[in-house]
Amino acid sequence: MAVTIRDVARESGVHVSTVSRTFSAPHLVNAETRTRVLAVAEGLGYRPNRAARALTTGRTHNLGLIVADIANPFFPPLIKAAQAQARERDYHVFVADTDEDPLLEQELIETLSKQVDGVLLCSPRLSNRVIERLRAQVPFVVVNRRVKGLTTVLMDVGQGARAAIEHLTGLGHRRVALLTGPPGSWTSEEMHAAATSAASGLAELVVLGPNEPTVRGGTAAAGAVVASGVTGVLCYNDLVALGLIEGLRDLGRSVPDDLSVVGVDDSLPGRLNRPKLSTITMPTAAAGRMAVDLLLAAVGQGEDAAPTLARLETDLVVRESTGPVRP
Amino acid sequence: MAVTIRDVARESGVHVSTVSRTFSAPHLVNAETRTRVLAVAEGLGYRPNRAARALTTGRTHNLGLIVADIANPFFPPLIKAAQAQARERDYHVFVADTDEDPLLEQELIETLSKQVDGVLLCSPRLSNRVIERLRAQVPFVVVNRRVKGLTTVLMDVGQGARAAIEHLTGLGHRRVALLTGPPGSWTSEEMHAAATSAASGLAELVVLGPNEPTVRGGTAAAGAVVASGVTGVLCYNDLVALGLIEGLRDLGRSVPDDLSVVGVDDSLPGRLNRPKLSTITMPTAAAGRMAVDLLLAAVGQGEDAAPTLARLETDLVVRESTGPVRP
DNA sequence: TTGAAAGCGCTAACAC
DNA sequence: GTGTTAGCGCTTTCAA
Repeated sequence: MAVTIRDVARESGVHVSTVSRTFSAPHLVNAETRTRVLAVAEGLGYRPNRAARALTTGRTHNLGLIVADIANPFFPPLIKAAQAQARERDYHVFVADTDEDPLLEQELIETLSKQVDGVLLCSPRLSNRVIERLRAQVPFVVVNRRVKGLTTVLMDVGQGARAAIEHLTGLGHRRVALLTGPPGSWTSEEMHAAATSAASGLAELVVLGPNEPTVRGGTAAAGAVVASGVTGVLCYNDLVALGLIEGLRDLGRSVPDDLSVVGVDDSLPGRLNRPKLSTITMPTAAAGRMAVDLLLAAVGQGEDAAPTLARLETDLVVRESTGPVRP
Repeated sequence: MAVTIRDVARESGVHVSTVSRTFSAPHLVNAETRTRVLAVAEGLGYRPNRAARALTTGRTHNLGLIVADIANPFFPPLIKAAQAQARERDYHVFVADTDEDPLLEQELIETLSKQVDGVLLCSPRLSNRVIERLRAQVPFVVVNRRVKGLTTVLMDVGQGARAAIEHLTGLGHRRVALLTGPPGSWTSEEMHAAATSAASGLAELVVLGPNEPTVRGGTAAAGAVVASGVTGVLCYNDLVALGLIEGLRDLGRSVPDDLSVVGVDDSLPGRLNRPKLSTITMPTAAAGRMAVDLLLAAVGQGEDAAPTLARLETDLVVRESTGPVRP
């Protein structure tokens, strides 16, 4: 068996409660005793059992992080940042992938809820109704989704989408397509609304979707894009954009000569691609850090904390996949 | 406070132990009682507290997964697979990123050890000596590193490296470089050994490194590669290869016309790159699943389980970044 | 400043 | 088949 508080107590000739205090309320214990206890603990290799501690304190010092797809390059930087920030605050994080499945997402939240102080829901696929019911079990912070009454971190794609449409119309494009994402995606809806209003009067907007948020989804959409006769395309994310460019190439269309393509995420594959992908930057790392801090703040204050809404800016990065419309 | 076993017991008119059995040993309880208890539990929204259960059973049903860098595209597929496999076995997983820092890695293992039944160490940066000491605290399975007496999952990169060198020499390359990875990387050493033996007699092998395992590391190495006068390069991973190709382009060298470049990982950026990257496939998802299964097997058997060594095959995928040497 | 005792949610002998 | 009891490792009153 591992070394417990009791071993330390016996070895250092004090009561267990004194050992406990040495770790959780050091100022309440005599300096001499404290150093002795600490020395013994060190010698024995004692490490407090956080799960046992959680049983009495009600604080697990764990967080849950639920994402739709770990392998989607959008998430790893967010996971990395969240996890680093959590560790900074002395928290560990469970990471779970829902495979884009709402039922699994719910099951995960429920089994995790007792083991964590809060859950970070990233681009959830669950309905708002279910989320609102579940929040009674465990505090949430939601990333990339607007849920009434819940603390939320939003990356304002609308901003970037508007800039993208303006960029395209500025280059002379008069017929532009929007490749939407999965149904229920807040990001997709935001892009739709922003693109519609930005295009209004300047260009015709053709909405194509829903599309699988993957390279394959983009490749699959190439035919429809060509058929629609647009010269510019704003895609749900970089993967879709990259897939589309590939699909267009197979159809004999070149980017940016024949069509201009814009993605969303500023992911590594997009930066490395030829042509380098023009894209909308998403502050994923900042969102991860902020989500953790908001979640921890909510945990600290208990349920009656006022929900916060953090809006992070996004922006258009023009690279090589967009150019002037051909005469 | 959340609903506990006691609430369910009171509500259904049985003792807590009966409720406990209903969940952990259903066959020991009368069918009628069981259904009643289950119904009450359902109605109350009762969920067993796994942490509390762990206190008595000694099984947390949690696993730790420690990687050097979540954002490195090599890891997400492994994390995703491991996590999915764990869930299949009713386990949750803590994911932690060490930022390539051995000290942090050790600290993470130690703080996590009490909360998990085992730890998956992926491409650890810790010295074997430290790992061997730590294993007393918690069962390990190591991925991509050979540690004596520890269960290990290896992706046999030597195999792929040999194939890569043969491929290059077959194309007429007589001077080939190996861009090594971080010091202490087992993968890097394996590649070195395999490349050396495969090149022997057929080509001269120039070893350049260590290199940062990132795009930047590859770009930074471009000058040295050109200076070395090689015509073919095997890189530590895809990111380095991609960075190198970019760096070479800046130096006026084109791939595969002037130089052939091979990566390792078969990552998404490599597949999307132009030229498509020739690379060594790493069965990361399979490794993740297998590591979880081996770890759980070890956990089940206790400390006296014989260490296993799983070797997964790797292979060369020839795409567009390699070609015949120029006359 | 320290000790004693109760209890967090649950399981596991053991008894009935 | 079910209840009783003790206890997992730790914190937290309450006394001393």
